[in-house]
Amino acid sequence: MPELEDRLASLGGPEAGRPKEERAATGEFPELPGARHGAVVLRLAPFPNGALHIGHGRLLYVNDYYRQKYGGRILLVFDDTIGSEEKRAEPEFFDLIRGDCELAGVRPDAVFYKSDRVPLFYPWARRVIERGGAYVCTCAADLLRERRAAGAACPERSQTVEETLDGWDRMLGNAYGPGEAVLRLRTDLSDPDPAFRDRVLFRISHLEHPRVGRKYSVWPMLEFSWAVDDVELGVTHVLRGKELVIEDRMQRFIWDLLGVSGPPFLHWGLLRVREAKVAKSKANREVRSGLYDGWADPRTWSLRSLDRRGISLEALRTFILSFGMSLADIEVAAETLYAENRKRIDPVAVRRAFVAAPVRLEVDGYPFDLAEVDLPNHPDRPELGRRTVAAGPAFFLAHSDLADHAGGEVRLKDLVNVRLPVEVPPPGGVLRATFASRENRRLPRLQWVGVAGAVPVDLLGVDGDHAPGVAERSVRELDPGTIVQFERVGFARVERTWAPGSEPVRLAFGHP
RNA sequence: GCUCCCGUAGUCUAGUCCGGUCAAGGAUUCGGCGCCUUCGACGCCGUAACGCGGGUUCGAAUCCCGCCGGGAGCACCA
Repeated sequence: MPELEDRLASLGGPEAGRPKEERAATGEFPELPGARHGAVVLRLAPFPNGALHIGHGRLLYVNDYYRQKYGGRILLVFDDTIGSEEKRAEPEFFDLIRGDCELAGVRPDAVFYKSDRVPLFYPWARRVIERGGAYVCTCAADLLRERRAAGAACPERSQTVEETLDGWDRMLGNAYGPGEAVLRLRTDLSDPDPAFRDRVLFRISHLEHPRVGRKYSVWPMLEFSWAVDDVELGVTHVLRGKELVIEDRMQRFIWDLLGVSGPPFLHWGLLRVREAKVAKSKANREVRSGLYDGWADPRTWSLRSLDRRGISLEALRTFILSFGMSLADIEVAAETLYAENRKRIDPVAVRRAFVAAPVRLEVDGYPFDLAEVDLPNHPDRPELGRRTVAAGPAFFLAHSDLADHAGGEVRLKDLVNVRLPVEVPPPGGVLRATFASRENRRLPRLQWVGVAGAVPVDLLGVDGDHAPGVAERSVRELDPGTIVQFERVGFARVERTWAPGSEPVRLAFGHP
């Protein structure tokens, strides 16, 4: 492999251009060590087994922040090695993830697939072996694990370079089945960190890969593939979550062994959104089973589900960048994201009336001249226009509103005051109330929808529930994708999949 | 258990490297008041924090030591 030898030589020694011990400052966003404007190359490396969610948002936006800051490039590198029986790459996610990046406004400058690059890793492995840095181990997985924990060597650890090369060739020559042999890095069995002792570099798998089928049976582990690709692809800085710190050590160990230099690493801490129970495997299962409404189901907390709910991904960007590069593990309430989104959509979302779980309210003595009323589309923005809505004498009101105020006097918002009876029927029932007065008094204000103009609405909730309700007629004229505010309920977005004019009008709830 | 990381108000964050201008700033939440005919917006007001204990120093959120607490890794996953 003389070519590789030359390439390695040209890449410089371990100290060449390697910055001092880098560490994410607790400050906002530290300078990237050694970065030159226009010469920064970053990478996103998702595994294609699900849609991108809020956690990936940090990956996208932090990398994009630095791309903009330094005029750099972002590579999207699908980390689609063979995975495992439980964690497999799946074909539909390649395009889906690219779409998610677009949606998030983080367009990669180039796209690569690890599965195209497998043959590239083999000569590097051979070089590591020749330097005495690895050995072929045929221990069973659990035995290997036990010995690692105990700091005990397996008999094969002492094999010579020639023996290892021979074993490696037999691995490549399909002499072993899955689980029968691995190539292990020779680190130090007394390393204080048990996780770092002789980690596996390559293993054998006969699983079918969605892109390359069964073309390869010897697959690299993540750390080795990145030790190669961060160099081969010219990545200048690796920004990733701190759960991957041990991979830094692995990569550096391999680079030092081969006498090449690689990029510095920067990390951020764990980010949890309290309401988002991010269980990708569960989401995967429920999407597949049909329980979830695809990858835009609100319960997945995927980027596309946020978009569906009318949560601007620019609001998500601001939200995520507000955490800086802190290494602290944080848990934040979704409300903080909602507050950020509200700033953006409140000024532009038109107001509409919606009533969930409606009860029909007939008002005795209702004034004849108030069959319809004219209302502004936005209380503070007259330029957004007005609309006319049908009013009484028959209305729909939310069952919960009526129950809260049974027996009292209330004001139908923007309309008149009525006196409610003590007994409230369940949703779908009918109730008689009496007209009280017209003047605007300080009474509890209830939202209403005039029966004459009511259209049925299906409102998708954050828990995936479908709340049936009614809304004023003008919601039927909304374009798919429009974000509205249902007064006293919250913001919602007209589903893009809704066929205009059809009933019920379908929307997805965003947040209060 | 071992390794690494992190501890500033309910939550997130600025400040910590290079000690004084920090009787600790911002955002969000919560409470109150005002206002627009929304539980939404806006305005005003308010509650609320340097994990604990030692040390160094004229002076410590900031430096040192020891505890305590939280998280992650310890896969032939990524």
